[in-house]
Amino acid sequence: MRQNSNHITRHRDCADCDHQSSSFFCNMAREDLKALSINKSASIYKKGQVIFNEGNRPHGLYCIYEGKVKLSKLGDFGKEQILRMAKNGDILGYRAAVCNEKYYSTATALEDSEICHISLENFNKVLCNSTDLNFKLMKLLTTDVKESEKKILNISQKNVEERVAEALMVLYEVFGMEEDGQTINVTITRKEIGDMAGVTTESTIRKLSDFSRKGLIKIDGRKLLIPDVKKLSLVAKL
Amino acid sequence: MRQNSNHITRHRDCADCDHQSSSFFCNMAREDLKALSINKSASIYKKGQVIFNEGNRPHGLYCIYEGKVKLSKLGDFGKEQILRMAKNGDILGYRAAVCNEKYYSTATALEDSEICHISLENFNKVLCNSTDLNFKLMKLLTTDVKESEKKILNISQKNVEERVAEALMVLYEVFGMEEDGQTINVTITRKEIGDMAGVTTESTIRKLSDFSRKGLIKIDGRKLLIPDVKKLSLVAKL
DNA sequence: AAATGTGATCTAGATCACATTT
DNA sequence: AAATGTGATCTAGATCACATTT
Repeated sequence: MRQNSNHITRHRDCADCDHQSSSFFCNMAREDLKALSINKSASIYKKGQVIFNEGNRPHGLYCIYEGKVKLSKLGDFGKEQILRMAKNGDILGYRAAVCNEKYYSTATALEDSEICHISLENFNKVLCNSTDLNFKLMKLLTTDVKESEKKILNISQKNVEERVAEALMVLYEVFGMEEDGQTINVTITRKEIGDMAGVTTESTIRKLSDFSRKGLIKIDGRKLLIPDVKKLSLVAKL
Repeated sequence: MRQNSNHITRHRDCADCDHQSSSFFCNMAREDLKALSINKSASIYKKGQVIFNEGNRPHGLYCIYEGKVKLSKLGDFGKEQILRMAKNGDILGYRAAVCNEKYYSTATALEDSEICHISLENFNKVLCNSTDLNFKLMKLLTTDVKESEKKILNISQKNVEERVAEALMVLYEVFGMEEDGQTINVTITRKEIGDMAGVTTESTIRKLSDFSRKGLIKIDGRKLLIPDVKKLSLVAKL
């Protein structure tokens, strides 16, 4: 909404990035990282703010410095489907960047996030000269197809219970746990969990209460705890 | 099943391929096509025969010389989901080839098909030296993600009527029409149409009869005619 | 004000069980 | 024998309509 109000923080150099080890760009040649960082800017996006919108022309590639982002798509009338969750070091908008197509999904900050912006020109320049980056990207796309196809099977063949359990597992796998080792490290609404699983908010709420009653999860407002990950993964039929 | 009984027909050179213009490999440098063709073999797969199986290690990359293939995946218990349809000039198994992972889906011939086999070594050799092939592959993967994500939205948000109509539209778009301009150029069972749409065979049959009653399609055994493609696409909400 | 929660009701489409056709 | 077709029945989960909590 208020994209212009982003607070531009500072220049961040990929070559000196704290998240380098776990980032998409990890293990890349220092000169390539330097080249990517020319004209790079980092902006703060407030919780709920849109980073880019489905259907827009790409202005570049994004890399999450610190934060959490959901990638979603709107269906025929207004119903949201969450396609992917992204965290520190993940890149966003690469498909549009690679093929110079419009963004195919919408990226929204799930919490206040600092996100770097790499210009299309820089990215493509490095891409042309780096077999490594090429391969990394190919690998990432391959994983994306695999994940999407898995999701097709899940939504078409699993029931609501399994899908809600799986959504929780995905949150755990992407964002991990807090220090206590059992609180999923993200704050998310019931509607969003439903939007991940392709389930209505009401059914999601009922299923979560149900899981809580069965001791599969604990509910602490918008924080969800998984005392026994293995048990929940069995419910998800993973 | 009887993969060993394939009749190996002849050596086919990509550089002289009749389908070159419409193939994945179209417009590639002649020397790269020559390089791809070294040790290439073309085999006939009978209708129903499996070209490769989910979970197997890739032995190479396939390119359909002449024929029709479905790519599918089995769900938790035995229910098949068709992920993609492929025709002349389409390549198969490239994800496994690129990342050296196991095949993630199963490829089955929908009709007797002649399919070329390119060795992994040759493909990777050309891939390393051809920016063009690299880019083509990246583009293909991007399209795959886009299509898969569209399918997620469709299966999770559209009803059976819309999904069955869409499956017919996909068949039309991939395989085109016969000479009469209205018979979809493929022979396919009701179950397979259902497996494309994530719908039971019974519901698929009922929906097709329904479409036929409404004049949206004509049924001629296992051949389906679409008198007015536009009308059907409206039903599919495309 | 938006998110959560819960009861009541409805229905699309799955499931079951055969008969018929290819 | 496998694919198609059709009636009868069932039910998971959507939809609706509020009340309650954050």
